[in-house]
Amino acid sequence: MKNAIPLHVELIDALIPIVFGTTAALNKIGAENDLSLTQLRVMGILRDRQPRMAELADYLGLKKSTMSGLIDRAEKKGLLARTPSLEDSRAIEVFLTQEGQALVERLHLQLQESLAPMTSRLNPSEQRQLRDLLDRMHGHD
Amino acid sequence: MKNAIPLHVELIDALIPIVFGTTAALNKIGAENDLSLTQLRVMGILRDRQPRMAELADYLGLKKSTMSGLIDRAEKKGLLARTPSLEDSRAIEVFLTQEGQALVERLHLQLQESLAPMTSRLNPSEQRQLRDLLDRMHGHD
DNA sequence: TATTGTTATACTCTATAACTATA
DNA sequence: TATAGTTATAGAGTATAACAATA
Repeated sequence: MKNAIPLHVELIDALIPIVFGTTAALNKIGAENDLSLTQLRVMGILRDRQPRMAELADYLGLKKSTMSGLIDRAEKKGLLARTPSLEDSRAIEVFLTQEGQALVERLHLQLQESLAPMTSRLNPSEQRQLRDLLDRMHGHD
Repeated sequence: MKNAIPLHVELIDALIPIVFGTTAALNKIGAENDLSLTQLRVMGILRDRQPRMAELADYLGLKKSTMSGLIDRAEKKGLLARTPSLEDSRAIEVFLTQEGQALVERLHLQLQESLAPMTSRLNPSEQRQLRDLLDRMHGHD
């Protein structure tokens, strides 16, 4: 008797543990730095951008009111700041402070170290293959 | 000049969007069924197991008190139930009700449909490759 | 009128601490 | 004494609804 599980389901079953494992690593790094997973993502987005509140909310799939709270708390910690938009007086732009920039670089290194036990199970050739397959699946055509 | 980004960092950069994309899909499915991501995971675990509260908490990386709340709310919805362990009078086992079993099957199908736009970007041969690489990276030796 | 952002409110998730019952 | 689970409490994340200011 042949395998009864469809291939795309096998793929999902292989993907899910990686997703939860990576999320756990991110949560751990967040916890070590007193940041939630969402705030970690905000820091990552602000690394090379200065978006408006509404843009941030859209990108993260959150409501504007939720963003206000998230940014309030990160601002109180001195990691980022608000500045009014020059183009639209209603809009507010968010950007990293120096302290925030320094932190986000450290977070990036921590993530690499944290995932190393996983990524290093593959040799360079396999890592290239996996990177390419993930890129293709993500669909940037 | 050669590429300055190390291979394992490129791999991580390819992995992160997949992780967040998959998590977003899971959150959406949860929201459509009035379940949080954590409760979705609980349902998945209970699909073929009847663990104790402490086992669930350990597996999910949560405190026992957090589990009590999660299980309380899911129990109120009729999705799962508690039963005392026969081996240890202190312990409580958790299992899906019929309604919970029916729901978890529907959730599984929803996940496949929800991720299909992503997985179907790869042909069967690539899907097999990706599944194998993910399995190897997850490290089940 | 529509959009940008904030505030008020309510619920869920999570951890810590204190507790009861059993091993 | 140690472990299993619950309860009380508090802080963070999230959504909805109502609001002020600007486009």
